[in-house]
Amino acid sequence: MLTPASSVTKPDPQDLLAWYDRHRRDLPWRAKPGEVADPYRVWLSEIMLQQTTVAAVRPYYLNFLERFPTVKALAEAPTESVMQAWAGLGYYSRARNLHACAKAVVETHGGVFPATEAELLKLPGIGAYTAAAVAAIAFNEKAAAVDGNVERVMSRIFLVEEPLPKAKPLIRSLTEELVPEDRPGDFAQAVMDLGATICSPKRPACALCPWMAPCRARAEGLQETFPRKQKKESGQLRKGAAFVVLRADDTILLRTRPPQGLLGGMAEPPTSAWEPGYEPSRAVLDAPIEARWQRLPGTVRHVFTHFPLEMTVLFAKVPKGTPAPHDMRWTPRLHLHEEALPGVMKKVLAHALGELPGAKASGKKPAKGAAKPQD
DNA sequence: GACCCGTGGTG
DNA sequence: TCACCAAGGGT
Repeated sequence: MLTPASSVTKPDPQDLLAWYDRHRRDLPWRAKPGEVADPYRVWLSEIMLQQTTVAAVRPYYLNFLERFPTVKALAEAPTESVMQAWAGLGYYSRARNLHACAKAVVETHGGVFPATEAELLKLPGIGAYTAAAVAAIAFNEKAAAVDGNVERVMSRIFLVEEPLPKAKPLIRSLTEELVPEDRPGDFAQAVMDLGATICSPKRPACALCPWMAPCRARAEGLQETFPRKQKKESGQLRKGAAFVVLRADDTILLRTRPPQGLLGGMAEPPTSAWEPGYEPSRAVLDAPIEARWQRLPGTVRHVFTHFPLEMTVLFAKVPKGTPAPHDMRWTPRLHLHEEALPGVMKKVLAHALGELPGAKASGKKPAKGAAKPQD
């Protein structure tokens, strides 16, 4: 069953475009409203902008355009002059591919850029993102240009729990469904502007976002934790679900962890496995007992020595007389403080039940790791 | 799919 | 300080 925080509307591309029309950045390679985009300039800027900031690209782009005004001029230029003009921008294979691409456009396309995503993709230095971006921006093809900005925006809007890069196909399909028929190029640039100025990696300015209402990460207060990313480090974030069951006689379902290993011999409410790829949306499948499970807003976070943990908490009430599953037991709520509950499990129980009666052994601040529910 | 590629900005 | 990140692509 969905919590109220999960019930949000679908993002409307037109809301984003309306925002873009008012707040779009004025960039030298960007056609002004009403102007026709020059494929050469769009392509040149997209190559330069690969993994490179707008501020770094701007002077290089202007200099390039002056020295090589057309794709033909670029194709005919000596390699050394191209490399020289690129010097300082980094990723120098881009410059070689840029030159090779210009020659290919001149020699096999008559000096005219191919107008489709599929054809662009065949050219050197043009990958999935750049092909879609040029097709959309320069040729108004309904192509989904998915770059780091788009991945961040979409993963937040749709609360994509799957980590990158595995989530790329999902994010791509989510993006494709949003690309509007009328302004695919503006849509691509709008999402990127949004990602660059509002939906930033850290401290996103959600209050100013045209998609704040439909954003599921924002609704959960977790916008800064998306996109999830696959990290091979031992410190990789693990996720899981904890199940807090309150029986009608005011007892809580607990179990004791195995004597060896992490938190060995300690008490806990039943939990799922903890793993980087855990999907909280499927947590109910791991529930220890049949009940009407309620997914509580927010999460409980805890840092172990070798990995951080983020727990989703599910809560259920069951009738008096409900038996405890194998290897579990019912503990009176008022006796929880007598259990060997590790800190993370105290956080979980506090998240579901409020502050534990008598559970103030260490002078820790209450539920510090618990994300606050939204207003 | 992992790894490499460059430089500048950021909290 | 330093890890992370920026309109990715090629191998």
